[in-house]
Amino acid sequence: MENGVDYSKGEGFLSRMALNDNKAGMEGLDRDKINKIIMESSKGSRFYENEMKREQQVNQRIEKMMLQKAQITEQQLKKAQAEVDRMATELERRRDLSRVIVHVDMDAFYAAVEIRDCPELKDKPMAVGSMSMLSTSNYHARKYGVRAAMPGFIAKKLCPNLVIVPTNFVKYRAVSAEVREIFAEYDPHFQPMSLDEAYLDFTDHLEQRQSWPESSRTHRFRASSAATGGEQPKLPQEAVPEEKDLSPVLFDDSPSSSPVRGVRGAGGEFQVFGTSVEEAVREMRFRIEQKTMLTASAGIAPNTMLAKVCSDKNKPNGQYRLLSTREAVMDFVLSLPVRKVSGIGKVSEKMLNALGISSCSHLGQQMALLSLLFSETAWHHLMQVSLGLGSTCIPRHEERKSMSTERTFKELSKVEDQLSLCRELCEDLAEDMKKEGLKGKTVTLKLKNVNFEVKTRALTLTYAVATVDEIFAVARDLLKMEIDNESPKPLRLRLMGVRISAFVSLDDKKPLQRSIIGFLQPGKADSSGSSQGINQKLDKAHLPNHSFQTGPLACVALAQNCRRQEEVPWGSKQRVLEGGQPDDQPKQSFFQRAHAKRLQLQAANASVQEEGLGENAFMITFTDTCAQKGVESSTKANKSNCTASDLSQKDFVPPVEAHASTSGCGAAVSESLTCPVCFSHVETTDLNVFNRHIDQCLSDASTKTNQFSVSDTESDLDLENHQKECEEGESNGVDPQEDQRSSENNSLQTVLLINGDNKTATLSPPQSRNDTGPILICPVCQLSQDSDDLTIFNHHVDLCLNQEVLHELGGQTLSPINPPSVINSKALDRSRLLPKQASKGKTKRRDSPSSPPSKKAKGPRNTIDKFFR
DNA sequence: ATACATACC
DNA sequence: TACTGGTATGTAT
Repeated sequence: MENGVDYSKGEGFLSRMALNDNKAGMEGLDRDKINKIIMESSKGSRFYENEMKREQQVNQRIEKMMLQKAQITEQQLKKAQAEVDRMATELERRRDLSRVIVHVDMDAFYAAVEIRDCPELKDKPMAVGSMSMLSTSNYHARKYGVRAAMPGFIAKKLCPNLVIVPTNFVKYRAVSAEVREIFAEYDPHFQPMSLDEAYLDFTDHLEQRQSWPESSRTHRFRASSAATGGEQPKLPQEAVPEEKDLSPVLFDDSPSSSPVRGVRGAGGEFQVFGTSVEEAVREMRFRIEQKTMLTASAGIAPNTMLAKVCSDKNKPNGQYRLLSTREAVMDFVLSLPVRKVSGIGKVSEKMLNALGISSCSHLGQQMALLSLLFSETAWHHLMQVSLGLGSTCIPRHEERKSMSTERTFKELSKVEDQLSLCRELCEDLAEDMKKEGLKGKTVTLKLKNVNFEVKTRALTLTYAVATVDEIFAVARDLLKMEIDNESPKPLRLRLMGVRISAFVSLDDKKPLQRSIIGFLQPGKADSSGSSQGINQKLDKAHLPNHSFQTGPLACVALAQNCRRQEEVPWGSKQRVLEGGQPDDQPKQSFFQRAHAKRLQLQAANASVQEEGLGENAFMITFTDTCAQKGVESSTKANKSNCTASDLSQKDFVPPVEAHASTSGCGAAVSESLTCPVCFSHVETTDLNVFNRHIDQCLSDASTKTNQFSVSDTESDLDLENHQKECEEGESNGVDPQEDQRSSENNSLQTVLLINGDNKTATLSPPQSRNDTGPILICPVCQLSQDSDDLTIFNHHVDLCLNQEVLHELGGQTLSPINPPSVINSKALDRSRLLPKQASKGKTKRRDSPSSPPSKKAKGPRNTIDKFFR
């Protein structure tokens, strides 16, 4: 700083790009020079521009925070201070110094493994990863500023002699397993945080250890090591300071801190360890090294937060013990830079720095202010950090909450490529899901465009999925929605990912029942979820000092109203939800509300006769006025055909006389309508009357949704368009099966049964002359579906229902020419699944100028037709 | 529930 | 030429 620009904090520089010398092994390097090289390698790139943008967003957050700070009055501060003091007292009262927590961290793990297996690398600067990204580097390389999470091509500029070795996770996992075997001997409940680090609770081990005979504390040197001595591959030792533990393998004169010397016996060499914590940890590290030829560092402290910091203190190949006294802890913490604390990252550090806080001592001094500027979670965490508090137990390994796979690639702009990639990802994900026997209800698509802007799109189903087809059915539609939203511009992607979450437990796949089980067996069902919730509540009430897991202090409270939409190019066509209707109730689709209401009715012994359809089933009959097969298109021009909002009175005959489904004729509307909620027959053909009835039925749960009116004119136009499109489809060489259906299934009446429990759908047998198998027609979008697989069909219906909700929310502001794409995906589906010719034909037809504009093109549609509304 | 940001390795 | 991939969690809407 004194000899040049401070690249990490200077104005105009991206603190997020600067060299992060937080980690070990970066002492005494020329930061300015390194940062200059990093900058020159990055400047002007899309990545850099995006980083710039994000940095500005952070700066804005900070500005707002400072503004907020300026408005804080003395009185507010006083009051806050009182609360902070109260809490500090309470936290102090609960301080627990009785546990001995150890954090173990393998030194430059991947790099060390590679060096072990290729001794030529020993004295060279090397890193593991690729030209695009490095996972880790050895200590030689770190001297040049080469470190984890740095792209290899920049590292090469910093250190032209750098050797980059590709990652080999199979190997790392195997080594990790060996190390974990040792961990388990000291704490069977240890918690691995990654392949190379873990938290252990040594308390119990130490208690037992006191009575162990020396023989139990004696460990043998690796035989081959001992025999060949210096010839063995060495670990990176270049930066080992004097006071470090020195590996007996590498240095005969073991550190004097070790009270018991190694013993050379006839059968080899032994090392005896004492009964103290330090000795126990040293022993563990010794055993790790003997077993794997890799070194580890460790931190010993009364809680996890401190142990983590301590393990970094004497890295590599060292350990540090923080005594379990309040004085030692407070001393340690006072000089601790906030950035060293797990959970406080670049952004949090920057925000704190803006408030003049860089060490934990400042943290304690500014708690009152922080309590006013930061969220409760955030300042509570900071408060604990400032007092040197942290988790004093090793939490049982929690069940995984999500599983994902993502891939970065060279720009991908073609829809077909994007879709096939999406499918690949789903295949990979499904495979992983299968391995763990998981099923989840939420599918999330992640996209990153060539400008590094990331967005995610998620959909939660009412049931759990796991197979490729199931996941892809969702991911594909989410992707198409984005493609369509961006249309006619292509999505220029550099990354795509698929994640699945909201897992349901294996033993019961019915989420509804699961909650019941949870209710009946609180102890069991509480194990992970609820108990945590209870803990959190306790935290707020009593603030036990072990309650807080380290977590990011994520956001300044005043940043709440920050709107970023305008700044996001992606968002140019984003649905704007502010225009949605005032609605206190949770958003539910019609089906969901109907179903919920029906459950209510049943619970109240409404005793609805179901004609043997099973409970919670209701029946919808609707008429396929026009075979929908010709309708599909990926262009936004007519994708609107498929949204629930577009269902018109003529397109969609509402729950009509459920039992009349046997009629094969496409009778328009029956004389009476069956309410999907109460199942009574409403003697009317007037949909307004019918709607009023349904509203009545739904009234309890009913949200004050807008009463959108149906435009008959538009419905007519819609029908015309449908018919035109059908003809188009026929004359344009669509796939044969489709042609057959479109020509033969006009007026096919289909009955869909939806079972309230598991959403299985069944159809009446095909009424048409040619038995082409049952045709599944979505009751929401009314398009017949390609697949005969009911599961897949159900996915589709779910998507449509969800889309309906989206529309309901965003309908007012949703661009009429830019509706969701969820349903209109069949052409694209086929383009992937069918031979090239077929897809070509499709594409051609789709792009054909003779293709009639859909109803969307006819004019803005600013109402939402929710089923019968 | 969804989207996005932050964080960790 | 080239700036990851997997998971969790906090915040806002």
